[in-house]
Amino acid sequence: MATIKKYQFAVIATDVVIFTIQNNELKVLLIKMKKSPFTGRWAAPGGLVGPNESVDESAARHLVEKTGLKNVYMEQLYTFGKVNRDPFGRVVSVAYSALIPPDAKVKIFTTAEYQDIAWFPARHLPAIAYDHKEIISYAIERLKSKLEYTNIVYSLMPREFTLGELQDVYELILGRKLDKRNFRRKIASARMIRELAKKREGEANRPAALYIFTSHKPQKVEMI
Amino acid sequence: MATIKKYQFAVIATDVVIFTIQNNELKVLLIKMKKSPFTGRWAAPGGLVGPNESVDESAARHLVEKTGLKNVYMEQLYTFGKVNRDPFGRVVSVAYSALIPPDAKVKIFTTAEYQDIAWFPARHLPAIAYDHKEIISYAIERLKSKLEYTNIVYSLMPREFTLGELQDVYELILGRKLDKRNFRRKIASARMIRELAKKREGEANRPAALYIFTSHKPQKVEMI
DNA sequence: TCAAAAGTGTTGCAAATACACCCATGT
DNA sequence: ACATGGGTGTATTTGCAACACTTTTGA
Repeated sequence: MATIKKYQFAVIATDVVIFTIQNNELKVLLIKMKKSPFTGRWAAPGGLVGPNESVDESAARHLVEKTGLKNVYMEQLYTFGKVNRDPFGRVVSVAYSALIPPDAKVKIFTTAEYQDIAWFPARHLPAIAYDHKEIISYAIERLKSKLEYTNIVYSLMPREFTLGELQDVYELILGRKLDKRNFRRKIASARMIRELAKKREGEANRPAALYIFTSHKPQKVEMI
Repeated sequence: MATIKKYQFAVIATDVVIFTIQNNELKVLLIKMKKSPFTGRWAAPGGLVGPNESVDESAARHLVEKTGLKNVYMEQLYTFGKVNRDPFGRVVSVAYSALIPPDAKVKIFTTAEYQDIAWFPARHLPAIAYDHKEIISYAIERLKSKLEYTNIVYSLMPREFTLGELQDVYELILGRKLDKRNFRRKIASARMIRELAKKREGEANRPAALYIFTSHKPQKVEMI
């Protein structure tokens, strides 16, 4: 990495803030660093953009390398370019966020470069390397606002879900309670989900109708 | 510029889409290129990020070099990173937009690197170099949406202005007519402007009250 | 006196909010 | 039988959109 120092200009990296829902919590995937001065601190997965890949492709590659997943929702967030944000060289980072459904079969991979990789609650982060705390906060804010006017929740839900589960996801990300009847009316008028002929059985309460999303393409829709 | 090719990784540039209002039109500042293959085409001002400046500082520097202006509204838009977007090398561009009030004393500077520099109507652009057509379109869209929920119009208005002039700016950027009474009610409830004790005289009609913005800091406010 | 922009309220409709009870199941 | 989340409708308030005439000036 010291090699970067000799470049005349800044070089580009991508960092990907990867979200999922686990145990009714918003989680972020982080890797544990070996290199000083960040030994033992955690960072969002990322790395330099290669000469033959676009910035988008670079972010997608980092996602695949750490999770094995392709074709998940990914979005460019913001570019972080302070001079001393990376002690290893003059690196500008293009931040992305990715959303992973809880029923995806994720294999999280460690490499020789890192000590560990793990999911953390987005609101209770461990010690973070670089300026990644700022990047993760930015990603959470963007996620909150996009929930309201796009259909991207689809990428945080399992294939089949109940309205209660959908409302739970909204509430835990937005950080506030929603009225059940108003919520259902809004979701229905967005026309993004379809009721299935089956119900979730086996719980100690009335069985809930199961739904699926009718589209898995990101669109602007008034959801909440 | 051929020197860039030998770098192992992508390098960063910034490009700044500079807007102002002139003759009741939204204008963009463009420079005319000398270098093949874009000879005679026009591009947004920009250039590589130096080793000792942040990305934000680089964008501000390009603005000063072309207009002599500091302390104007500037905002990062998006980062464009396709592999072949720049024929001179592997360059990733962080796009910014800047808003300049019509009463600013702008001196537009050409350098030996360029043939010319000029303002163009944002909706009737000349032949554009690189992917800058896409960048300018993106900047216009962002400007449109930010007019609605922030106070940034202040950076496109002269120090003193009438409500009619303010409405004109909204209408020409949004591309639609607004109801005069509803517009004035909305602007009043945003509490961002103050009426002055003087009026604009000398026109062939009833004198209009002059207003100023009470704040010149960007904030989220429901304006329209 | 005419042309041109300034200035000013009200009404109707749609959307958002607030709110409480019965239902179906597992234990 | 009881605990748990599922499911449903209405009334009120609020915000948004539509709409026309009088005023003041310069030419």
